[in-house]
Amino acid sequence: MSAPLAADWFARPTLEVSRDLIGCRLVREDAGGGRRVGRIVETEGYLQDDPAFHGWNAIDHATGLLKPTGRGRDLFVAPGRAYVYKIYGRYWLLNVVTEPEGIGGAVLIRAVEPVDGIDAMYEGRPAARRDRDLGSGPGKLTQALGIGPEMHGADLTRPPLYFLPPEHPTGAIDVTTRIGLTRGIELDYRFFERGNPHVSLGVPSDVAAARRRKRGAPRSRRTPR
DNA sequence: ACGAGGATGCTCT
DNA sequence: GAGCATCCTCGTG
Repeated sequence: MSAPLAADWFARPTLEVSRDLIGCRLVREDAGGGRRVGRIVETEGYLQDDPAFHGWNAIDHATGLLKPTGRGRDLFVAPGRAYVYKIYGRYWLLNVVTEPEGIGGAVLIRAVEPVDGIDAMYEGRPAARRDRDLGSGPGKLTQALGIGPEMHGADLTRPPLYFLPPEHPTGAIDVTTRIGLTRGIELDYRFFERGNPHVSLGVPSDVAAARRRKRGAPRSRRTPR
């Protein structure tokens, strides 16, 4: 049996970690001895020099120094910690912090393939009708694995939440722009296992923007930079 | 199958 | 007050 991925493993360039996490397993241990395991099939990298990065606003870009307040500071902590973020007032998203302490970076876990503890995953996700509804999106997998705000800041190199290296060979990995963004939409920072049915159904942001323009729908007034 | 629109509440301006 | 690293439901084909 393998050991959990250690802090050194996460203290690498964010895009390397993002790619290498594909095929790894995310393990959630419950107090009652239960175990839920998802095989990671989709990730996105968020870098310090990246307008979509939540830590972007934590940096004073005139001086390069970290501001004393704000949620984004939690993306500059030691590698292997959790950054858990609430989106649209409803869903929790799991990131693992990357790069050496003091440098910003994180990987968003966007989709997992259910491997073990599937019954418990359904309990967390009443809306799921079939297995592919359990982990095929960043807000879905946190429900399925019981990940919420109490995990923010947790050390993800040990129980109750940690990563294990791949158990089987990983398929081909494709790279695209990220999903659901209005800034940094041109950056190819999304990784997923080709052909895996548990990859999320989201549309890469540059494709979505092109569709909106074609339809003549109102464009975002925000200037990407 | 696919697309449109609503839910919903916190963070930052 | 705007914007958001999303998901679900309900139309239509």
